[in-house]
Amino acid sequence: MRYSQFFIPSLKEDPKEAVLQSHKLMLRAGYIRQLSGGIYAYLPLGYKSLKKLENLIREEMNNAGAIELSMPFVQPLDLWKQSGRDKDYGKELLRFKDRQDRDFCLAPTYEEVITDLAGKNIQSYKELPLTLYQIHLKFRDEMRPRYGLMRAKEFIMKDAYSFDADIEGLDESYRKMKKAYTNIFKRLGFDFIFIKADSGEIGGSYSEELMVVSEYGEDKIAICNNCGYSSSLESAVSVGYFPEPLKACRQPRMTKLATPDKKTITEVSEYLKIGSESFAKTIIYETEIGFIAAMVRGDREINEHKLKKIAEVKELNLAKEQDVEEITGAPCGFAGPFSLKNIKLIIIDEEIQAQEYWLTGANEKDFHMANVKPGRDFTADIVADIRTVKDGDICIRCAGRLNVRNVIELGHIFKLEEKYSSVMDAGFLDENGKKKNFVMGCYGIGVGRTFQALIEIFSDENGINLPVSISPFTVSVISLNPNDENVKNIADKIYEDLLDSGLDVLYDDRKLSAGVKLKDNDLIGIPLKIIVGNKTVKENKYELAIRKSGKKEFFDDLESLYNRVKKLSLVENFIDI
RNA sequence: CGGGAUGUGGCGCAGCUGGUAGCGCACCUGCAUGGGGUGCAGGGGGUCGCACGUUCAAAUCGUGUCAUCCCGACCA
Repeated sequence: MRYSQFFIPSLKEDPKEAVLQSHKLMLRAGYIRQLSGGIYAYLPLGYKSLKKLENLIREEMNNAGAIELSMPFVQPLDLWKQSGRDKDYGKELLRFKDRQDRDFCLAPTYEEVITDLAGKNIQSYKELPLTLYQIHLKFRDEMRPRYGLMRAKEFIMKDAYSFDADIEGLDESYRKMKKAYTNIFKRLGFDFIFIKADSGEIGGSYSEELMVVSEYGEDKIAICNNCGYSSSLESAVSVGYFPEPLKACRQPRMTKLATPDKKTITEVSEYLKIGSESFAKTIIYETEIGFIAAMVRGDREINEHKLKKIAEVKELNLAKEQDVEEITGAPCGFAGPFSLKNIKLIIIDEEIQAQEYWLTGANEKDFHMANVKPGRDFTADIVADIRTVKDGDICIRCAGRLNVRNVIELGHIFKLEEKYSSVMDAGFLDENGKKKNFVMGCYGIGVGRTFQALIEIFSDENGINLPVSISPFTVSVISLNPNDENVKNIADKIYEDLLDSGLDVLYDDRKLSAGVKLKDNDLIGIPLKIIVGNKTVKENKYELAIRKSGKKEFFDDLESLYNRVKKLSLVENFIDI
């Protein structure tokens, strides 16, 4: 492809709407353009690269025995009423009517359609097991699309669905898919980890999320540096630890301390010169059963996920400032666990119960209370683990240290069992001629998100830097002096030869200054550059520049140049370069 | 949906104590140049997001609205 005839609208400056490096680069390199919030066009260069990613995924899915199909993006709402998920999905499900006034929606996912399809077209156990997959659009009307393709409303996903006759079959299908995922993400060069997860909206008995550590990830996990224990931060547990209570605090009754205008734990801690782990913070929440109070140590955060479960509530929101004032008798920042009005439950963390004397708010403006003792000065209704694991906590399994890391969820695999097949009455006849429901699994990869995550990882200050397996082109031939007859002839020949040998080659034949072309080729993520200029003619040496290492190699003849390029074009990620 | 910010040529921005719009880049023409966003000369392009209002006069002030982005509650 000649650059001059292709369409690569690159940008010199960072677009202001992007904050992630990968998002900025995709816009600057002319990979994507936003049409509306969370809705993107894939421009030729980005599309080309995206297709390579899809094909890599496709290869591994096919290897695992999955069969590709394509399902409708527009779906009748009736199907969603059958499964009951039209309600569960709420506003994320974009609904509309056709001209006959029938209800439709844009597919946020495909369990309903595939279950319906399988139910109507599979009769016998002899046709099982079967795993079907597709790679295409989904639409979720996200409340807050952001970070480019990371959280878009319209996005590309690979989803696979397995159908088995029994649980053992499902386990085997699941294992195969997990293996395929492992292959895919290894080939892409990701450092990833599977985490057990809540199944959420999709439901089912067991599920794992495929996570990639990234500073920009929206989720957090805790990983043990010793035994490999890993968990989403929501459900991670750690061993509590209990610093010796301050001697000054071992008093027979509570003591009021003046803390003028010091509201936050940090402020009070600095003012009193006492570490935040000696504080217990009292947080008031509003729930459907009324107000509740929760306490964790001052240097900890409450885990609202755990708290919800313990309190057996669905709604859990921080109480409004004026409610806090009514309940505690003081403005926010001075709450303590005693003499609270209108509180249905007091739930305290194990760490609070395990130690004797705490510093808390005094329920009075500008005062805190020392020597607050659980059981004496207040009584908890429930003592439980409601704290969020933090970096450096002790592993519950092995006494190693837990690291808290940001991660991006790129894949999610589920054992659905009969969740959909039973409600949608989708099944087959077994060996005894008896009707049974399919035992199903479902397996997703956020393709767009994976694509952007790759760019997040494979980029530097000069731009995108993708491995050959997914870069839009394998190699570019850059003619630095396109007006020079000799240079032009050599560049033309190299381009034609490489094209003939089946390589995906971009020929930068534009009549622009050398700097612009070199910068552009770096920006748009071409891993190999063959640079042809006056020097090539003069010195009679051919130059190959490797984007990743920045190294330059020189060749005396075209044949050895071509061989080197061909060899490098087979290196899937950059490990060997 | 709550809180915050921003909307001015294609992109990034200035102008915002009201007086009829400017800079850099990009673009077009010509000449030179051509090994890391090259130089000189000339040129085109904007009803200042939209609506209503205040005013002799609005990019500038007020109200409303829409869009985009950030922070929070959901998810691949």
